[in-house]
Amino acid sequence: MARPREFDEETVLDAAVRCFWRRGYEATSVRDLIDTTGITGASLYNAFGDKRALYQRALEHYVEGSISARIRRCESLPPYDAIASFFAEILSRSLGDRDHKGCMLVNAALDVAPNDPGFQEIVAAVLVRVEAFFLRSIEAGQSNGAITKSQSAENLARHLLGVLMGVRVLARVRPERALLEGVVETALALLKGPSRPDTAKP
Amino acid sequence: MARPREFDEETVLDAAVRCFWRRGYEATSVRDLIDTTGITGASLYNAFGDKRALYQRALEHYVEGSISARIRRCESLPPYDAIASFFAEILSRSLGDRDHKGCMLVNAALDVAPNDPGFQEIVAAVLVRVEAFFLRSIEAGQSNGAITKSQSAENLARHLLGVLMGVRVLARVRPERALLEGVVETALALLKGPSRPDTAKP
DNA sequence: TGAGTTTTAGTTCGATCGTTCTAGAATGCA
DNA sequence: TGCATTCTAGAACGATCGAACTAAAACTCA
Repeated sequence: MARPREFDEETVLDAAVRCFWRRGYEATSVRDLIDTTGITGASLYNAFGDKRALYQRALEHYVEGSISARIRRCESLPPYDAIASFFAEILSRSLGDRDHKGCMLVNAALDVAPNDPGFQEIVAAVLVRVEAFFLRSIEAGQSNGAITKSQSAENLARHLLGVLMGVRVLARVRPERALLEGVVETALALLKGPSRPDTAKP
Repeated sequence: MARPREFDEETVLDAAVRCFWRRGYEATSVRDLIDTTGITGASLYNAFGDKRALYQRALEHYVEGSISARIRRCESLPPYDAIASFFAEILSRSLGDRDHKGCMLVNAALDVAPNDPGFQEIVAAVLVRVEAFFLRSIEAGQSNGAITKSQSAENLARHLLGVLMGVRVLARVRPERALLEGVVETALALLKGPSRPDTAKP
């Protein structure tokens, strides 16, 4: 029909994620986005609507490529390993995050969600999905004995979600390996339940 | 010497806290502050320096009146009760927080701290103090048998700090009683250790 | 090839940002 | 009472914000 766009939408979204992730919504200007993505203002508004809409697309792009992908990766493992592997990835990401950007979703939870019901719902929905992944893994683990039954699966899943949020926040302010590992280690030990003789080395 | 100021510094700081707490640093304009505090722009700049300095004063004011005060309140209780009471206050605050402002310090951790080394240090230092409170309580509890020794006191303290951050984040996006209580309940049960017969009701 | 469409690049807009300045009112001390 | 000082109120500053507009370039399809 007409002239094809010269930019790749995926590439632009990647750049937008980088922008918003590092600086947050308010602190990122449209001019920042124009410089980083390489497309012009007109193209940006034409292709995505406005700044808010671009942020939403970027956030969804991030969630799909980072969180959903992680759940898919871990879901195929045995129940306890799925959770342990999930947190191992989080720790590795957090400790290797040189500029301490944290998790874009958690950032969004405190940045845009409180002032925008639409974003609040989006963020909440993702957290529900993460909690559901924990719950599935825990229920499976409780069935095969890998995870303690001393707490309800629902509460354990809620707890893990809380711990996950906590690690993501701490990593931004106190990115110390001992601190983050300590938080997670304790949570994983809790899942195993009261230490059983067969888990201790001779 | 000269004309005394007509405003009360404490009152202005309270109003500034209210402003920054609800909207964050970037989203709060100096005009917002002028309207809410009731003082004029000139008075604001004369008395506090600039927006950043006022935010710092407001944050310190908040920490002193909210976090430090809570630690003092709980510290006088028996070890386990100190922690349980601490989290009970957090839950009560979070669930009664109609506009979901969360904790101003946690907000600061993701809002101003990442882009300002000075603020990062301030926030980190407060978190160290909270962790130290947890550690003191846990060590005391481990000594008198109220708290499990199945995990090191250091890791348990780190874990509680993580859980605290997590609750504060979740409360802003999913302020559901069952969720927040589930997160905390599990953490407190963990402190008690493997369920002992004397803690179960007949 | 030429009409039609959508891209591009850059300018421009009004609003608002944090900050400063100008006046004048109010106070304490000599 | 009068001078020095510090307050108040509000206008004004340049800079930057998100967004829209203009015009030329690039492409498709008939």
